[in-house]
Amino acid sequence: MQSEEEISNFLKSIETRCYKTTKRSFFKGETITTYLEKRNQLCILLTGEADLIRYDFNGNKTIIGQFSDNSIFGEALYPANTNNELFVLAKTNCEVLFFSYDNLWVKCRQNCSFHKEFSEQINKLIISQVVELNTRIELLTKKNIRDKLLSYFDILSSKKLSKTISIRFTFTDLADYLSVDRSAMTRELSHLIEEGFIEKKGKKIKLLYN
Amino acid sequence: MQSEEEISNFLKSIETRCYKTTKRSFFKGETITTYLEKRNQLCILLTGEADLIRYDFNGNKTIIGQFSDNSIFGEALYPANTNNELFVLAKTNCEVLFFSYDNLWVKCRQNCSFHKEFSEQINKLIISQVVELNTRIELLTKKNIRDKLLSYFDILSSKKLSKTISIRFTFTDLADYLSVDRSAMTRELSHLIEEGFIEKKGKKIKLLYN
DNA sequence: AAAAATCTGTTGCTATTGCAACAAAAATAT
DNA sequence: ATATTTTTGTTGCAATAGCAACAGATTTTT
Repeated sequence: MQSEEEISNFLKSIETRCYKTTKRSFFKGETITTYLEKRNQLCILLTGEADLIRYDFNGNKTIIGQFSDNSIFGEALYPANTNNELFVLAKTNCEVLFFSYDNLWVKCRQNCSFHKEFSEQINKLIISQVVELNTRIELLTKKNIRDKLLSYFDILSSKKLSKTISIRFTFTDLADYLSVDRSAMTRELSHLIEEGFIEKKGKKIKLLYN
Repeated sequence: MQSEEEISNFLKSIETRCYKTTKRSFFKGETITTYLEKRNQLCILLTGEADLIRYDFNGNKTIIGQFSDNSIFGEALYPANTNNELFVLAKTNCEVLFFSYDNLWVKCRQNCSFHKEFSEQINKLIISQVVELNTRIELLTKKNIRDKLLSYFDILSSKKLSKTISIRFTFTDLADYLSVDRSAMTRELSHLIEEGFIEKKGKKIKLLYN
């Protein structure tokens, strides 16, 4: 596979060609899209960060997905949902590429190489997305906050090949990602420190076990 | 998109061609594959049912994925994992198609139509898988067992366009899928019945609200 | 540089959930 | 048809996690 950067550059170079794609910019706080009767929509986040937010029937707000560079999202990747309102909110200024799921399978008349490359890149992004979703499910299925945290740290640690890791997002966001109460998570972090499992300085964490 | 059945028939018709694929049968209880240094492996479950099982460092067993007809799985879709042992176990007799992730992107010399169709079908399966994973995350991020159950019922109900639904798998498996303790889930089901939200007869459930 | 907003850490209280153990029912194997 | 295994329902108890509220730190905006 090519590097993240190559994919990124390719995607950024896209203008309207045989595919009908639309590139749009959003300011922090704007709604990028809602998941409501756009069953064919796919989006790629070219730059910036965005959250997928759910308001359920009780009015509770939950962040159920967090997107950054080259994340692919959109209603086409979501179950048709009745009772929840889902929308994607720009957490920072964002650039987003929109296109239709159907386009992926339609061959352009010229069968041009651009067309082929585009769909190949999309497929790679989707596979990365599957890996990302499976990662999260791994974490969400841990039984308690401690195991969720330790597993999360392990993943970062093995990616970085180092026992010292740094949390990319805020602890508030981490709690959302792991789907636990923030204060309960902070409490558990304190316990892990007390019991000598980790050291913590701001967003830097050092793993002290095996 | 074609019907599930057409995809299914196409996949079953596959023999070794320009793609190197291998079809194998497994008996109930056999290990189909382990997620350990087979970073390129992809598998499609042609028939039968299988579970993705994790043993974590404490020796706890968790079912983290459940596969049925046309599910796609394999280490290529998984984060490289250090501390957990993952393997796929046949829950019933199974037929499985194995192939390599790399093959997906390599064009065969003839650029044959079979090759194209195959990779297109795989992509569709992967997208269904994304939808499936997102569904599960939706449920896993609900804060309590009650909401998990009700949301799960809602999904089934809106798929079937009916207030009477039937649970496909056992309640034991459902508890695994929702990542909650089985007895706690049964307790919550009893409460839902008492409070008049649902009626339950075996695996048939009738939703009594709005 | 000051003001506003967001994030972090803490803690008491309480509801929820997990665990363990068991018996009855149902499904599966012999 | 009988035996064995798996699933289901129940319950008491203990551990865990959620909630609410607040103060201090940090970041962002003006």
